[in-house]
Amino acid sequence: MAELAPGAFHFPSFLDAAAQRALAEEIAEVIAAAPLYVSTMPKTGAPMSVRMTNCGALGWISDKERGYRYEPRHPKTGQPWPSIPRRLLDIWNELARYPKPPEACLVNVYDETARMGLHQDKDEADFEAPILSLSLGADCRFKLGGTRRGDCAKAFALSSGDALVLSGPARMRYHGVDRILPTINTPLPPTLATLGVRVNLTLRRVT
DNA sequence: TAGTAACA
DNA sequence: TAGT
Repeated sequence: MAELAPGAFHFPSFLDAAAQRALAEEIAEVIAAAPLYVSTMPKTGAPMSVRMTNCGALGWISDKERGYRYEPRHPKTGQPWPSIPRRLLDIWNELARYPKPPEACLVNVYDETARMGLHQDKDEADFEAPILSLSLGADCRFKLGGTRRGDCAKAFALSSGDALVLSGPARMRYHGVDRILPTINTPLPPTLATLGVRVNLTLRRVT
């Protein structure tokens, strides 16, 4: 475990190969029930390059008309989100050390060209609870900035099986994905490999 | 290529 | 401004 900044913890290879594979299969089931969709930017409607879905009581979505928000139902199917797999709740209990369970698990699927601009997670009502992120598949160049957009950002790789926790003073740090790295050390299982090369799971407390 | 600005 |  490395503390990148006060409250920001990187756990390289937190999940072993078997745990990664088992988690990936569960995420494939989530996607089967709640198909991937593309969120669009508030006001402009510009599409994000990442495709996403959610599990949990609430899911993060965005569209041109109503912007960033959490919703209890899938924007296309109108169905409630699938529940969060127990395996993920166990990881939350181990790493987040927060008394309440996560309400949202955002599933972001990246292809080779997908990126995620520097942003803060600030659509939640609860900024006390940590953000827990898990990576599967291709490595990415991840950037962790400060709490102001202009603060200098440190770049490092996130690999399959890595966990990242943003808690306490690091909870509101800007972060994003510069690019997907070309060499894939740990490919996603076939069911997910048809959809992209990297999957990121972000567990959050919302209310 | 990191950082900024302008834009819609 | 989780976009270009």
